[in-house]
Amino acid sequence: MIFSKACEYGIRASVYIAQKSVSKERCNIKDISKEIDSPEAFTAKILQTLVHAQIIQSVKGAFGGFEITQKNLRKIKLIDIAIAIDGTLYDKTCVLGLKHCSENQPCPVHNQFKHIKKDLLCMMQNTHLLAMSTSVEAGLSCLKIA
Amino acid sequence: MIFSKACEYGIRASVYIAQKSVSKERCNIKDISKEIDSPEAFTAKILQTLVHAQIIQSVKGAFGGFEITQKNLRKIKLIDIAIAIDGTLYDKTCVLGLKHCSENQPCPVHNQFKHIKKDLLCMMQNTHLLAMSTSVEAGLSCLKIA
DNA sequence: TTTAATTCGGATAAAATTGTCCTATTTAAT
DNA sequence: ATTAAATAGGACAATTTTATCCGAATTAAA
Repeated sequence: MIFSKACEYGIRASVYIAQKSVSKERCNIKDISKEIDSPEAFTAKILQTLVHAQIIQSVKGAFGGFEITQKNLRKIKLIDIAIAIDGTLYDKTCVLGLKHCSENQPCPVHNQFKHIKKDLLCMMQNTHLLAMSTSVEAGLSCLKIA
Repeated sequence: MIFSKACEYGIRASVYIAQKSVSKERCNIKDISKEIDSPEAFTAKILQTLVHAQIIQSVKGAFGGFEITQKNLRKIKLIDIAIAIDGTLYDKTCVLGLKHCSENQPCPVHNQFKHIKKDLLCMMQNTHLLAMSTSVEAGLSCLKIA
């Protein structure tokens, strides 16, 4: 698995909130977890993490909820969400778990994975939150089984 | 993380056993866990899995241990070990956790990950156990911190 | 000012993964 | 036969991840 379950939910939730934020709509945790088919309380915890990471914003109280600023809609990339939730990326760590795997002291698959990791990082840096939400809005992709 | 901890140990152990098997040496779990720096009892469990999957062979009793047949030394690829331990691969599952993600009903990152997954699968199918062990034997890579 | 809708966050529980321990079984050597 | 060295495998423990529950705090509307 590339992402933890928490990260999967976090990405799907972010895309959903982004989709609503494009049309200035705010959404609450109940809607979010229903629309992305995720456990409500657990998803709420993950959203807290994303709020702390300043990726999404929360508004407390009645008629509150979650939203994403117009600035962040353009700024946030897939990699930002992944790092906020899962922390250090596969990119940085040895796939065989060696503490000091490097160019100088590589594990037996270091070179094979080097290129894959680079492509993965590059792709995640170039996958925009707004683009993901637009694709869902256009019906080209989805966030749960239809 | 790409591989589970169990899989990391399993791959490192396989490479070590392969290295010894090239010169017809058999090795026991104590040596293996020392040489790859892994928890002994846990590694023993993982080796059982690899024995059942017919990737490595075990010989019981005094002067027994683990070895890899000359045939398997040539036949086994990284992907075989990964599938034996971790089961279904990232390759087959949706990175955002959707049950029915496909070309017809893709998640918002399906197309981006499609290429990465293909490259990853291809690489793992072409990474030979023998090549990994040869690289360690030649001092070009290692299985634990030196 | 009261109420209802909401997030926040601490405590806890459940499940999965990682790791340990111990006994049984096997086998070669003495 | 006995012994020592090894894997096999069941039971269990620790840790991490996933998930739930509930009361406190916040806020807009009535």
